[in-house]
Amino acid sequence: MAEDWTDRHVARWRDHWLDLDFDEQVEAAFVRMGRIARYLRQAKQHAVADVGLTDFEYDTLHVLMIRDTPGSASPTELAAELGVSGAGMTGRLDGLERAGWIRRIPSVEDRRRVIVEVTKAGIAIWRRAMGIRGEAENDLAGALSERELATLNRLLKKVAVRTEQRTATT
Amino acid sequence: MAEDWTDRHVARWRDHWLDLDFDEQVEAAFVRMGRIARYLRQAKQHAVADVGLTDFEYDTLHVLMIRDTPGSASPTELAAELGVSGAGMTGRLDGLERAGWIRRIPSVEDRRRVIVEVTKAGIAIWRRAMGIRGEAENDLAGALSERELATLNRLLKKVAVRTEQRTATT
DNA sequence: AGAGACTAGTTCGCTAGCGAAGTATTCGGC
DNA sequence: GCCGAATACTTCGCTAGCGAACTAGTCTCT
Repeated sequence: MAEDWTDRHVARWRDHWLDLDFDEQVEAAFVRMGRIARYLRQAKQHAVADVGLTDFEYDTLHVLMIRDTPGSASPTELAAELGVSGAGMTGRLDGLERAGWIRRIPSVEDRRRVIVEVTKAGIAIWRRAMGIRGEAENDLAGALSERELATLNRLLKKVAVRTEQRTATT
Repeated sequence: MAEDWTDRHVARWRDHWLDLDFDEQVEAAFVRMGRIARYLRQAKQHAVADVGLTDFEYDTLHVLMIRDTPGSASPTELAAELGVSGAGMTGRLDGLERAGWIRRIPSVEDRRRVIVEVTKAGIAIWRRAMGIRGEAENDLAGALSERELATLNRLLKKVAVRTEQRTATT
């Protein structure tokens, strides 16, 4: 196969790391993952923009819908699931509320809490975005056969499991 | 192998979205890549912080050093290689210059241009950061055998090549 | 029952980054 | 050789996000 950006990147690197403990295969694998992840992020951004959402608005609606209690959650739960800070979550919810896609309802049994609830309009726009989202993923995945995709997943899972171990023990 | 976060993510999605065109393998692969990339970004952040750099300062010094003309480039070239806007590049260079890691030198043959040049202090701190950077990558890669790593790379490259095709034709 | 610790969420001050507009310079067509 | 287009970089106004401080409410221990 012809070389890709990462091959060139590693070739350049090679001259500089002679004295250091670096493995070309390791470097290449992670650089490729980073670049693929970045490409998809941009593709998704363009896709959901077509229905009038930013990617982080889509993400927020998405985790709000895909949960054990769909369409309803506390800001803290959402922040944890999205990997943003509490302050960041407040900002996102402000925007979503202003746009009319969610509501904040004060909890009655614990008045410190707030219940975030998706509106009908929120569900509607999320569904529309869902329809077109993922096309870029399917397109990219088409570069691999079914078998290859399964293999890729098996290997990625091994690595992912280790990240989770490391995160847990910190 | 026990399930990871992504397995649970996909299982949840499955229950809610039986009606949509959604391939579990595809979704899982890209979710895992995203999570691994995120983990590494954070790990690198912590690593380079130990020598007193932010991750984007490190990245900037890095592309500045790893090039055909090491330690010297124009802001526009750097911006393109780093994937940031021209405005963003100006900001990064301001910070690096203030910290004393680079210098801006006006070009004499084309007075619109600026030559960014790394200082001795810049090279020194970059080298120090290089030493500890990559430990997290090697650690993660340890989850795979040599053979598995090579396979992973082969498959990732296929996908990466397609992202480059898509980017080129847009 | 009251003090102190804890928790949920928001506000505040700040940073990195973007796109668009602005400034200065060079190139290209006539 | 001059004028308009193109180029290189910076400035400006704005956004998303962070961590820390703050407010309000709940829990725990005596």
